[in-house]
Amino acid sequence: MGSDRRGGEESASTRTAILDATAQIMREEGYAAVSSRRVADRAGLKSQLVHYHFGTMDELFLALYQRYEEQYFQRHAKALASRNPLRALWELSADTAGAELSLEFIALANHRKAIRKEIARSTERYRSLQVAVISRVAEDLGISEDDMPADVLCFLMVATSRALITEAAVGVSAGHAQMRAYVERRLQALEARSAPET
Amino acid sequence: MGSDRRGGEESASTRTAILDATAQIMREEGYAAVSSRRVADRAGLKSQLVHYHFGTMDELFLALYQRYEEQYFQRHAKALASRNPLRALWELSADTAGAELSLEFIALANHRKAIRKEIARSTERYRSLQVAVISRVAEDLGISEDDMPADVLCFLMVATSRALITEAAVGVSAGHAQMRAYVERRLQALEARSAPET
DNA sequence: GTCTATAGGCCGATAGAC
DNA sequence: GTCTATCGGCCTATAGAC
Repeated sequence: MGSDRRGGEESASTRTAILDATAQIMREEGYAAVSSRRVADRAGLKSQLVHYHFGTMDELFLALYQRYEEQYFQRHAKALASRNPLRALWELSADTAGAELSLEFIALANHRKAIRKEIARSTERYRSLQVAVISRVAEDLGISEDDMPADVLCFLMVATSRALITEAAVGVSAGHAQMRAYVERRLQALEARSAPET
Repeated sequence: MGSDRRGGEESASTRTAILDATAQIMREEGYAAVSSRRVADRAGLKSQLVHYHFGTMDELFLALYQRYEEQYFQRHAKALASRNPLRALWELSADTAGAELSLEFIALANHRKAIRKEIARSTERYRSLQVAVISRVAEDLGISEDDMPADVLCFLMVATSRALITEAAVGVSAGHAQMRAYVERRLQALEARSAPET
């Protein structure tokens, strides 16, 4: 890819190494631990290269977010297109490994204006895709829009998975097993209703 | 109060000023923006006083958390003891102003070992108090333990309010009004069942 | 595209005078 | 209990050689 903001040549692999190192540090120690020096150290480079390739740290974070989001968008689209989008969505958002980075971005967005806009925009985009699909399958599954609107169900699922991951990260586990079991029971009940003869 | 870890005399008011300044910065700019110099500036003191009174920054955070928790414990106990604990718990945890600091502490706990233990401990303590009360009122309200266990309902409420606040902080509002309306509807339905003749 | 050098700043924490 | 002075460290970012 020759789409680098500056130069072309052999920069793609360096850029990738820098982004990889940034993601790694964010996951392991949080966004606050990301500095041009630490990133460069982990990538085996000089810290100035980080600035050469990405400019400010905010731009680095944004570039990482965009790369992350491209990958996530594929997984998300696949989940929504699957035979059982409700379960796929749950499993996608309840996947601890993938969600840690996402949570760091949210924390980052909380205090970096430049990041906030981007995160808010894409979060709302995902939400509306999710609600559209849930809305469609809810009809088939006999979930009444009056009792449980699609956007409410969507929000509940996202909120629940996020809370499970956040709490697990700080070492809280009370009620987690019960919560996961409950979701599982509900998903199975819907599946039984959806395909009783398979 | 002469319960300061170091010295007594006139230190209580200085300690309070330092804790107030710390809380203010955390709320406005996040825990990462807290430094002994910034805290001291805002309190009109020298940064060295922060270390004199609290030692390390981790100890400062812990002291603030303990003070915060003492206040919160009172409000929480009052909510659980009220005539309608479910609604009171919802209103307490959905109160944006109060919860911002709490979210900062969770973010902080995510990457500071010393804080993590304390947060985890008190989070689980609150959770178990909540579940006990919900368990009790659920019976009266006709919520079946099989359909919706108390710890699941508790988790759902906490997760939902936390997600609403987190998302609002980064500027996401999609589905929020519907979510709040849904909770309101459910609470009212339960209240109607609980006190039909009042 | 990568290097060295460096400016300029904020940080935690301690020592010692008063 | 509060002050001044200060050490040593890590940070972002830029300038200029190669």
